[in-house]
Amino acid sequence: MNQTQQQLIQRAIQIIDKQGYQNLSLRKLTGSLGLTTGAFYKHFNDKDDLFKAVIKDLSTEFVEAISFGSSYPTAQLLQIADYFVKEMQMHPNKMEFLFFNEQSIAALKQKDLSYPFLDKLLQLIDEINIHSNLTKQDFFIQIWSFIQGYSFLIKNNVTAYRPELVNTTLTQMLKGEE
Amino acid sequence: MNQTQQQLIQRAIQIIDKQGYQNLSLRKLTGSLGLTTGAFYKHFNDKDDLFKAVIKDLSTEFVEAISFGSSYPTAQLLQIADYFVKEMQMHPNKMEFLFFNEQSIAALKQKDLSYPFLDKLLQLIDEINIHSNLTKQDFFIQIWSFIQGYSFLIKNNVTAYRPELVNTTLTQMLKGEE
DNA sequence: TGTACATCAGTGAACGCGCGTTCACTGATGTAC
DNA sequence: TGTACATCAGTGAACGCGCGTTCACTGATGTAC
Repeated sequence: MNQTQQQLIQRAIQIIDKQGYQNLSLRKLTGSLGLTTGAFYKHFNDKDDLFKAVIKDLSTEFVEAISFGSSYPTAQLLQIADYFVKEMQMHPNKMEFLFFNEQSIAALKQKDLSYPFLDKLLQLIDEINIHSNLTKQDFFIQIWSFIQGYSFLIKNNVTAYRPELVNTTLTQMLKGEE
Repeated sequence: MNQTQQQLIQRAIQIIDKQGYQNLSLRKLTGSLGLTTGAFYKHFNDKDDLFKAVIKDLSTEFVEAISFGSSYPTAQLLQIADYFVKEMQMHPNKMEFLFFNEQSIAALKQKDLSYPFLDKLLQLIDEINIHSNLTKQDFFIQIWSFIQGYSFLIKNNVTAYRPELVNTTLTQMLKGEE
């Protein structure tokens, strides 16, 4: 992993964040580093190869940036949700690329990549005493569905971020009891 | 609204459903009807114009296809959610275009279009006696977030559709009480 | 110290492709007299 | 009934564009003797 390769990845992340991954062309990417497109292929097999490297970097960065102010799993769960929504607000393009684009979802399913974030979420849920009569798996899906859906609405400006709503919802889910 | 125009819209819907809206080109569309691209511009100003017409048709079709077996608002809410998730499973490309693509979201926000489906959902929520201490608006966001997020996971095969989970979750939300 | 050679990141021009859009033209149909 | 004209959906070729990818070549650097 040499310097140019790292620069390409980091610059790709910048462009994705500012302009969206759909607007990342190899000419734009290499040009902004003073290179030609030919040079790109000395470092990556193809564009898809770059995308995989970007996803890997981003997903690691993402989970490492979450700061936990508490060690209680339920409190950590709320912090994760809060962080996710805030990132979606501040970096919609980056987050869309990482969590909503087809390529990254495909990579996730084929286990080409794992998302430390989802691993962390799963692990937290495993530590939590659930009062609902759902299985851990169902509970994970329930939580993850809401966080994804809510942050999607935030990203699209359908509603403004109201931390209390997330808090209330997750608390309801934790309490459970149909 | 002449016949060719209608055919273009209907064929566009077919192609979107089978191949995704990203793969709809004017050549493919007109060619499949035995027309040339020039003819397209006799009926629409541009591609965006067609997309708006498609969204309008689709969103109307969508809400009209929901069959309500009950007149109780809470039961209807469950039926809507069930229908939404099932459609997402059966017609992921169509649903992605209608609810998740940037163009349709932008149109929604600018009030160029309204979605009868969301209107219906809002209206239902208005009729429901909420036991949670959320406002109707918050409750709507809560429900809609979960439905969207859950169906997104279904679409991406992260999990299989389990109606009980949707049922349980919505019931929890209806009950509320933090 | 000098020479011959290997390595390899980067060049720059070209490739073929599909895209949305334009436009002068065609030819069928309808209308006026 | 026949003629002149208007209308307009559709043709088909071309436009310019940006894209991912390829490839023969360059030129700096390092290595062997």
